[in-house]
Amino acid sequence: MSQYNPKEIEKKWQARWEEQKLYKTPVDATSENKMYILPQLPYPSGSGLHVGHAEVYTACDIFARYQRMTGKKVLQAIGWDSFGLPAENYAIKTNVHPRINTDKAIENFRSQIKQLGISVDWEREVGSHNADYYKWTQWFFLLMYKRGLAYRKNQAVNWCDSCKTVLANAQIVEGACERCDTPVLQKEMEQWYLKITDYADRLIDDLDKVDWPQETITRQRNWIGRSEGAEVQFSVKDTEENITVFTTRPDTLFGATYMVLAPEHALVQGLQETIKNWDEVQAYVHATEKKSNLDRQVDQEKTGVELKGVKAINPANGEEVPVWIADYVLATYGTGAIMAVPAHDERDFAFAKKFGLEIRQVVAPSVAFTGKKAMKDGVETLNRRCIDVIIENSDGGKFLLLRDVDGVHFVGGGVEEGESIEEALTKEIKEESGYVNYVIRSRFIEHFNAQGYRITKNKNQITGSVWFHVQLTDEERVSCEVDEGRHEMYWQDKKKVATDINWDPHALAWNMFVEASTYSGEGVVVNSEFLNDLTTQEAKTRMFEWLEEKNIGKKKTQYKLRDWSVSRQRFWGAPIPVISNEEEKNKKRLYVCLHGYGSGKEAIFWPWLKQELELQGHIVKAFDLPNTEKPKADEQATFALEQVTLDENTVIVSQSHGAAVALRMLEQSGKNIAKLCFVDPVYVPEFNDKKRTVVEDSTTWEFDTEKVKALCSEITIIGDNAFPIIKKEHLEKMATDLDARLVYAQSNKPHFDGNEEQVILDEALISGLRPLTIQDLPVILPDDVDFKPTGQSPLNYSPSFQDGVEEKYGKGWKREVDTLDTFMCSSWYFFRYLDPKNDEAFASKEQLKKWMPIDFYLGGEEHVNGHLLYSRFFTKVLFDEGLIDFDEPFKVNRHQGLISGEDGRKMSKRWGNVINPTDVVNEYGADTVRMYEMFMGPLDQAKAWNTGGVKGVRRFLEKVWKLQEKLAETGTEEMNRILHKTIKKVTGDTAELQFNTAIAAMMECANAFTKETQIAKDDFATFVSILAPYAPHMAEELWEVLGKEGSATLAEWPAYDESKLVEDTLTVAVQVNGKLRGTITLPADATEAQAFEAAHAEENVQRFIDGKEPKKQIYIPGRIVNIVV
RNA sequence: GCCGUGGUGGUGGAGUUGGUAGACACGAGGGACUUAAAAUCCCUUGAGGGAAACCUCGCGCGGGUUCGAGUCCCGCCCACGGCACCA
Repeated sequence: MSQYNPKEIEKKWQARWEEQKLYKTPVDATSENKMYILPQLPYPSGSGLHVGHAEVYTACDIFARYQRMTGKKVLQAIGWDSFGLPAENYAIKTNVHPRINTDKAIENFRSQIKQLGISVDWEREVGSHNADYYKWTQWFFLLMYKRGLAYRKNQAVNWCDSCKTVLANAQIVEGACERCDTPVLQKEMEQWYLKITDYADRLIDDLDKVDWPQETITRQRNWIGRSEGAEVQFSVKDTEENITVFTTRPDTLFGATYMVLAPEHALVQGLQETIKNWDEVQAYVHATEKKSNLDRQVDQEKTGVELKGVKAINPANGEEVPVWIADYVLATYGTGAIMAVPAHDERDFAFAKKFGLEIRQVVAPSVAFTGKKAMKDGVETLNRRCIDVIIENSDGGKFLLLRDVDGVHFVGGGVEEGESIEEALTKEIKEESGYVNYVIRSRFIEHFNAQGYRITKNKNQITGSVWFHVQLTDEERVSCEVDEGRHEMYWQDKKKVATDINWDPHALAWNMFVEASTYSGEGVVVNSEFLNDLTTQEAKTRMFEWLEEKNIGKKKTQYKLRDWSVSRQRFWGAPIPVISNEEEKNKKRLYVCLHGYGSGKEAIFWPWLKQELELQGHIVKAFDLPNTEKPKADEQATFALEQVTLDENTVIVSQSHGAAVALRMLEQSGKNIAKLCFVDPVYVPEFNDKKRTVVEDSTTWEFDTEKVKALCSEITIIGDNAFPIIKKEHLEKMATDLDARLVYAQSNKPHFDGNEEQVILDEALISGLRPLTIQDLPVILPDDVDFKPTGQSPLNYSPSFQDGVEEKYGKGWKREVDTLDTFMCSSWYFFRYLDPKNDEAFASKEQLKKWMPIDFYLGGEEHVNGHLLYSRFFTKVLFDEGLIDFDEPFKVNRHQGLISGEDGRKMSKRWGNVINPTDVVNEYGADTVRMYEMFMGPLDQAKAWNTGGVKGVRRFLEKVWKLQEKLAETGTEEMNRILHKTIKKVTGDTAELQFNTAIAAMMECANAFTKETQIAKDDFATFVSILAPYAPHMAEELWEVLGKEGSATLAEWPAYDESKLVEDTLTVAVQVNGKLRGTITLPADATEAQAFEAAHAEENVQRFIDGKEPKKQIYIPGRIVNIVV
């Protein structure tokens, strides 16, 4: 036997694996036997692989190798997130093209990963900076555009002045740029966005479908931040203006005593004439603009200015309320305005207190006997600084303490099923104190009822403690002592307190009232006219009805999630595949308006749209179509063509059945037009509505879509995603037939029957933007670029980038010069692994069907609200487009824990504590590094590097290596038993990703082997098999030594024999009164009686039984005997 | 502030549906081999007491349930992570 020489054997086996393409993805994989294992996409940084990378790849690799051995067909691949800022910044510094350094870094990463013995299918390697990859990143952008999910918008964005680029919300850490720590500024810019907010609900709801760490799910939910409430309109006195607010507490509308607008709110400028203190207001607005996001977050002191002369009307009670502006109201959330209910919202309360505004209580906390949660919310919140109370008892002057400050004593209140509160309370008090006092108790309840507090109960399922509070100041705080059933209170200085000190019902009532003003929990509504006496929940429902009746509000769901800004003014990314033309955008057009069934040119949004378009200088032709109650599309089209002459400058806007008319107009006229905009079109006459027969009759419902497409290249369909009568699938079909952009929007009134439907105006206008087609892809990132950041995209300065664009697309057309956020590249890479060379699609349907969804994804927790969310979004869009048949990409997702340096600090050059895995591999071998990283602790836990630990693992491997010397034909029975125990443990732990304990079990087994004089070859081979996923190189070498065929890493995973695990004798612990007093050895099949007999025979046990008669004896087979005397 | 996670020897960490707390490893101490060191091997290693058998105390703190609690329940403390004026 030679020395264990990892360097040599690792090299040998890695070369052999590569040569034999051992880990190439099996072609006979099916959706039943496949196993798609995905380590997160690395950013190939110049500093090379670090231990965190090694952790991810090793963990995935062990799992992948284990799965292969159990017969799964494994796909494991790797790729590079190779676009991005660090490479570009480095390029700027060194003046070397980022591609050169990126390729170098990848080269380095690849060899480091290979050195670790990671079993990936290298034929599937992808890099997001390669044109054959980013072609499809661009295609995804076009898909988003086509589905109305990519749009340009001018708005305040997060700007990093050091990186000279826009950042997504997820790229901001504590108000600063995640890359360079520069404070993030707000800057008004036109940017591309992806409408991820359209998917907010599904992104939340579908989290139920996945096996992810619970905290990850929660974090993503919170990030999306769905809250359900209402939009309520307040009118502004003496003006036509309204202020719409969003609130989750419509039940507190009667308590809205003032309003607050965000300083940026448009109405502030709109009310300039009315505002009497304009200078002061303007000064505040400017001061807010200057404040960075960070300041706004850190400085929680409330500031604001009243809009003097402006009063709003609270629609609930008709009262005039003042209107303020304050920066605690965010322009970007909800409507940028709030109704302030200081009595029941902490922020409003703080503001009202500071500026002396009225606080009106409209919710009385229920004193509810409904468990600790309700108690906590309801009562404890009221009295943060209080001690707990005290009910007087009937003897006069004595107290029953329910709980005191020091937790010395408390009475729990519990009501059994079928028991009344009275009975329960009686029982509790009796049990706890011996005192029963009906008088006091009923007085207590009466008292609270009189104060408007309601004692409620919940279907007799009442549990939890009952506490009542008296408010004291800090100085008055007392400590309480319980003395032999007599309850007395002392001040802190131990002076006895007069027994009746705080038990003044009026004092209690007063305290409760004052504190109730910040109460934000559930309760009973008071001071609110028609809502009085309803519970918070009931009042919400009632208020929704009321708002709808009065037409001043409606239910509304709000999200914290914002649309995803994807354009970057940087070089090293995928160019946005869009061309634009300013001239086209600004041209004056002829708009032809086509109304739907039973409608007319004066109905719904038409007059408003006409006015808005004319304001912008366009000509609008709107007319009533004939026979509108029994419309025939052909007839109406003929009529329409008599009213207008179509030309290349025409835009047709239609609603509902007007779509059919518009299509017929094109068919009949054969004229080219500029744009078609269909609003909730009727394209297929199948829907459940009374109009059905009418519409069915109206036309043949067959359209020459090819002709239409040829005549009009810009077609937009606007669908109402909440209107059930026009089916989504039909809109999708129409979009496919016409190659149209399909935009889903929330209309003001179903079917866009509202007045001001902004989305229609937006979509009807010619944007001057044109997405490229797939044939035009990829838009190649040019090389002739000066990448110095200027705040303008470097592509602006490329001499070649715009070459041939006008020739190809016409005069005035220019490429977009921004590039895509690299998160777009990494949002779909796991699809590309399936079919990396495909030039027809991002991946073939067949491969997608076979491999997706991903069975195991391991990646960093820091990506929860970025990459993980974006990838889910991409997947859902693909699903909606009908390209895939699943809508969650990552079935199982886990996170690796951070590895810190030996000193416990984060690994960093600054601390000089960086461990380079390659150095460790060179010194100890890859198998040692792999096993040590897994042995450190649970995969998902943070842990610190420890060189001693590395040595320990190396010792273990040496020990295993030396076992070769003891190989023989047979070994001991006992050894075989230990082996099977180990197989069982390692199998379970590996499958559950508990690699640390699996390794510990193998160590135990190896230690046992070491003590033997000879080891059965078969036993050792089995041991090598279970070691193979962890230390594949050594396993291969030993496999060879054993004379085994094939690769150890593809051998069959050993099964354990349950019957071999059974020991002949059991060691059972014996307790006397719950304390361990000895152990006994019993035959495996010992009866209870035998166990007791053996236990009693034990000398030390006898000592503690001390001749007494056992009251009770318990035997848990194989575990424990407990004798109670 | 809100949400989440966790708290076990000198250290990293094990602990099954509640059933012998501290597996495995590091470190430390002692010993063997060696001229010596490294490496390797053996023994000890939660604290306190005891010559020993054993005993007492021990899983952040205080209570509770149970024959029995690191594990379940109630109340608190601390640490870390996330979000942060989201109406």
